[in-house]
Amino acid sequence: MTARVPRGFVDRDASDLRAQDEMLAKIRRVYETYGFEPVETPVFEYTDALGKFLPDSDRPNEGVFSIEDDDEQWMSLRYDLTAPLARYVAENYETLPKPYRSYRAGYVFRNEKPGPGRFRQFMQFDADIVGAPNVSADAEMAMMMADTMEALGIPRGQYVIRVNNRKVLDGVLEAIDLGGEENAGRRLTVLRAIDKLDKFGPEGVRLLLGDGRKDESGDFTPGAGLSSLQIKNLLMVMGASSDRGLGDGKDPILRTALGSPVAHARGRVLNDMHIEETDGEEFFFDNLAMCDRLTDRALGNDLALSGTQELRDIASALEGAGYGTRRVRVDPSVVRGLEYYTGPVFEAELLFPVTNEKGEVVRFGSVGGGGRYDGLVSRFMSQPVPATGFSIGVSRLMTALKNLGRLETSERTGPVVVTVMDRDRMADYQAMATTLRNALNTDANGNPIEVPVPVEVFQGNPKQFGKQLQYADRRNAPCVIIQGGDEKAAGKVQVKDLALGKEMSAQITDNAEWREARAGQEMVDYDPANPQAMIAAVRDILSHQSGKA
RNA sequence: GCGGUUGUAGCUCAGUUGGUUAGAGCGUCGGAUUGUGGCUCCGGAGGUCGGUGGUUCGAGACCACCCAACCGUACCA
Repeated sequence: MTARVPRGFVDRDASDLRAQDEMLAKIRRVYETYGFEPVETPVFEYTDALGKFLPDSDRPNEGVFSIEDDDEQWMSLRYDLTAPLARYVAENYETLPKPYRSYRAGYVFRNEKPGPGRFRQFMQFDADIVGAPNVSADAEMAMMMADTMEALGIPRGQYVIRVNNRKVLDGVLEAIDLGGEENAGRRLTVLRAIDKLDKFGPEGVRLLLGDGRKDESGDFTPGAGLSSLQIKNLLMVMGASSDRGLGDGKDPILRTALGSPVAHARGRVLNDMHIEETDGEEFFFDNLAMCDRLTDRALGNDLALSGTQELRDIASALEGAGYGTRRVRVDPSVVRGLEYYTGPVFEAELLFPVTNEKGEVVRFGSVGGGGRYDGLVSRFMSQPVPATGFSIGVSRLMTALKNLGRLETSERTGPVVVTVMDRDRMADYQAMATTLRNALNTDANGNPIEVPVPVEVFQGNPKQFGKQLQYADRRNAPCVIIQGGDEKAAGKVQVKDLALGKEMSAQITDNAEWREARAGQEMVDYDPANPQAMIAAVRDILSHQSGKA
């Protein structure tokens, strides 16, 4: 039998887990400063609560891991944290304060084909406000996302939160004669095509909206079959079609969205603005200018216009709070899933290049997103319950942060190892370890110190002393304690600095000489009743080594 | 799901026109050294050659089908 981890799942080692803990703590801190409180729900939910039964079928959707309980009810592993929250809120509606601000981190599961950086189990960290109908709540979510990125050490300008409104897209589709039940399928194809804008560029999207697109392996993706007029109108709204025409090789979305500094600075103080240089001219990206442009291009559709007004309200709220387009940008091409969002949607994107373990630059896409889902809680209730929230892909973001060097990936210092010279004297060695453990892990006032210093007695086969030092070396131990018969008789212990010993070994090529040298060792007085000299010697080595690192 | 590429030891790979018992480096374990990590030297373990069937006197190699991984694409609540 071969030992193997299931496909799409991963084992995670100590350094991964420590890095993750650190990340979660930083995110949690931001959420708590905005007044969110934690809640935890189970990994399983009844499948109908997740809304994942196949249409016209009594079996759950294939994308979720499901089991049939012995009472014949289907249960599924959660595939996100939003649907379970909606269930929790509906079930505890009477007792929760409204608006209810909550956050939670947890693993979610998707039963689909894994890919690079895509797993079947991964961690999300969500925050939601339930019972807040106004878009100012959405603006707050966008601000909190930006704060979270920066708390994680991603500098401003290296990330962006993009905001759109589902109503704008829906309204525009209606205006170009794609409204109504009979066009639902085509609308889906169109939205998927628009979602690919950052991946394939305007030309690729144009193909997907029209006759279809062939990828580099020769595989053909059928298009939505829109007329050239429909495509033109759509791309114009997306900002992908500029007055100067398509395909000039630059980034037309950004480019055409740029407003004139003079016109839009009138009466407003503009801070924190994203500035772009194009053709020797400096433009800066103004969210309100973007909304004006959207209004002009909304083709007179009421739904699109009201969506645009919501975006304008969000933009004003952001500007009032000092959040400019370096952090949050209105971008009509954000699609963001297709199911339950009803209004504003947002997406966090990284702007710096990320390389994978092979050193290739990979497209990273979004590391989090969310939006307004006014219908999700009310599925369980007789009254409407507005809600907005977002989710951060912790596992994905962690890979990116490692890349940016913003994550503490260095090995933590290993344990102080008390070696075993005489196996009949284990009790003595345990006593030394306990003494050191207590002394090294408390401060002058007897309170626990923040980062623990591990101390352990060697628990393997002590027969060969060399193995014990090898073990200590492999554990990245700062030092070892040695007490054999000679030391015992003299009332001493040896404290060996492994790092110092390693340095000295570089000078010695002969093995006999190297062994004889006992590099980095210091002989100190030791008496179980008076261990101060040993503790001081170890402290000395620890501070010396940490000072060097 | 569709298209392409690739499957030989834990890892990276070699293996001639089809020919004896499938190799190397690294890693791992042990020994030289029963009280000292590194270096050096010696030795061991580790393979149903992705699977099944076929062609052949003979298959790691050739053929068919299957499986898996990787890349692209689709889907992604």
